[in-house]
Amino acid sequence: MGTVSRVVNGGVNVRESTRRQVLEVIERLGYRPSHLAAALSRGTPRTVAILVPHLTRPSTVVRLAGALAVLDEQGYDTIVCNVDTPEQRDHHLTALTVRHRADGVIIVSIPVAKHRIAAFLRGSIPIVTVDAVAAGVPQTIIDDVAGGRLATAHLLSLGHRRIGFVGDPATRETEQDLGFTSSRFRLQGYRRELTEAGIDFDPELVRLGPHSAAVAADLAGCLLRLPDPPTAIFAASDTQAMGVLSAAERCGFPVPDRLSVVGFDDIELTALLNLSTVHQPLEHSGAEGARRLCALLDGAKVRPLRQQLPLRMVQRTSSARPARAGSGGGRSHLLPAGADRRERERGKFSPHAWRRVTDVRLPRRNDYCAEGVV
Amino acid sequence: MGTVSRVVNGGVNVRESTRRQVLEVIERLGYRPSHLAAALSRGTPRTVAILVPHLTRPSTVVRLAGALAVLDEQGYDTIVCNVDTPEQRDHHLTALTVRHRADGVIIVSIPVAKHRIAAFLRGSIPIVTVDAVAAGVPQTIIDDVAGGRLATAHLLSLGHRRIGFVGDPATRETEQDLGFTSSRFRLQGYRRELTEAGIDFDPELVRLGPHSAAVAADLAGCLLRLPDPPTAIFAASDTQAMGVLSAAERCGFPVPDRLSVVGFDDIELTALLNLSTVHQPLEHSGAEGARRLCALLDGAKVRPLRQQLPLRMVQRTSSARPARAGSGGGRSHLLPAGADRRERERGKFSPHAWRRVTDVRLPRRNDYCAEGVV
DNA sequence: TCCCAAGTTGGAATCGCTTCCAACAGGGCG
DNA sequence: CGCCCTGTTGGAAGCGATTCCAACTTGGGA
Repeated sequence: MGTVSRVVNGGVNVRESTRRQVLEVIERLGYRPSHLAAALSRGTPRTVAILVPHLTRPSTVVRLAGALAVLDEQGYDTIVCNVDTPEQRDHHLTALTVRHRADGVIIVSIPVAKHRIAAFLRGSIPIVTVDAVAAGVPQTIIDDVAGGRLATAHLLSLGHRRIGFVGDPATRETEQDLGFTSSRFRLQGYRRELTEAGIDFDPELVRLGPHSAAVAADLAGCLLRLPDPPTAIFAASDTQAMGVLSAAERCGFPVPDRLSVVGFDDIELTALLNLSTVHQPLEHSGAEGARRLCALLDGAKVRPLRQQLPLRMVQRTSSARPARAGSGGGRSHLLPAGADRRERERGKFSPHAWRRVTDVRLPRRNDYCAEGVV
Repeated sequence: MGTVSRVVNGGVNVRESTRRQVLEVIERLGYRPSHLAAALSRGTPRTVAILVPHLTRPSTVVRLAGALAVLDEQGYDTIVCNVDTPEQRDHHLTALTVRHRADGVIIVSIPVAKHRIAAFLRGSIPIVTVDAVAAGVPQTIIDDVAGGRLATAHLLSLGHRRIGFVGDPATRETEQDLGFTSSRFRLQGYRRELTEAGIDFDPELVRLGPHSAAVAADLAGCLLRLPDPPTAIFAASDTQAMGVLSAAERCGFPVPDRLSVVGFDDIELTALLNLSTVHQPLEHSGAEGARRLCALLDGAKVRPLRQQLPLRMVQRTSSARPARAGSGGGRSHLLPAGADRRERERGKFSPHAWRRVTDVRLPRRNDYCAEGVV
């Protein structure tokens, strides 16, 4: 009935007495308006879908939280689609385009194929991306190359000349992984900065492996056991940087006395760990993506199409001037004493342990080195 | 039209030629079935809402991921409601009961008032909780008291007699916080285990503060500066345990040589940090909650109403036998060397810094000590 | 050749709201 | 006192599927 609808919603043009009556009846009958019917009738579900990769990663969840806060405030319900594999990605992408269930879609960090983007546009489904580029789509991103340079420049300015890199392999879209691009671009920034500083690129100093602290620890371990180990390591993410810290500890490289470490993202833990890192506005990126989608849904124009958020180097105590030879000492610390020996005994951190597990995902040997990667 | 519906869905009893025709027309018209209309007609949105507190906390997001995986597989859309304050909690709880928008609701870790639960039951909205108790509601929980005992027993068995506790304050429901119960119960377990071991409870050794690694570091710092500091600290969560590790480092208490540390939850990072901890099946708890809700939605009975998941002590290298006086040495490590001094200079970790920020949330001084808390 | 059962197909009713519209009640003003 | 305008109310027409049902094919068996 018209009047009921008026009472439940705006409540304009309803006599106070009638209003009270209706409310009373609603209460007595335990009537609950159906969101569905309302949405169907209204023509819009006021629902947004957000596609995130690897939900549990700190950077992802912070972005998600940022987006949720905005969408919530704007009165949207948010359907969260977590994606760990290409199959899941495609499944959700298809579901989202094939059926009309959300007013709009936010895609976080996931590179999406052109034809999929086209499917959204064809269906005129509003869409924005966060931390991912897509032609013709409003996007909120950072400049990963610049970030890589920032970190590298910081280490160079401290006097480091032999700087290692630990990051993700550059997988193609077709492979097992989601094919994130950030690590690749950060590596690019690292290379460029080195080049501009007149330092020869040493492929040996670049180690790539699946995204995890444990793997990163392993890769860093390899670097530190080199005859001429780096005096600094730039990790493509804070998670990986933690792995590097752990490896430094285990290999007896006090941080920052014998090894400087720089991460990327500035997740919450970095402050506690005193990890120098490149700060990117994670939460804000999610919020901005959401805001831009809302604008799109309100029929407003979103511009610039490519919104680039600022980065900045945050220096903490994990990076410092390299020690002059033999000055060593100090303490480096991530793990309780004895972790090294004990873990080794259990074979848990053996240099190649993770490869056993992940070999299938890394078909080409040279994914492990910078050759042909950048 | 009936036939179209048959083609789009099951596709039974449709001649192959017609089917192809319909499909062709669908393609040509760019027709997208409306989830809303279907849901309205069908009578069920096939949508579930999940209420989580402090989404970005590691334990929360892992639970969420576990639930999402199951719901996804079961074909449900999942609306995620993140809750950081009591107002948000009430807002979402009200929205969920007042309007019919989800088939069912999962509540994670949030204590919910009786009348709110009643509202769900009255509206016969299927509901389950994870990591929270609620009378008459299917719940997936752990025994936090037992967990507290497990951790404490572990430390006692190593020979510790002076064991500190760092956890959350026991806020009432009406206060600013969400009033989580886990820390309180873990503290209870700690006290009981001590009592049974014939050790007098020392309120000085219990320090409570808002949930964060930084605060925990501060509280632990107070403990370590005591004339007779504890030889071990049990933290109510891994996040807080990380704070404790950090404090140990800063105060010059090598772990585990001069201080053993035990956490709770077994989040991913603990392995990297070699933190001994009480393992609880986080992801599994979310998955189980989701599974049970699905069962409820299928009209099945869920039992037992209270599903209790197992805990187990995971010993890593942050806990060991207490050193005999003067045997010290070894290294303790969480922070890069020099962090202590440098951070102190910036006042960042000054013992009382956080209180400035959070005082308003902690009206009663004795929330900081165990008196009247358990 | 005819009839009937099984297989197909289109149409109508329904889900529960929003929204537009017509009808109606008052009150102010001519 | 009557008219018009404003404020209020109930009714009807969708929204876009699902689902039941009646009608229509079709093919096999009598």
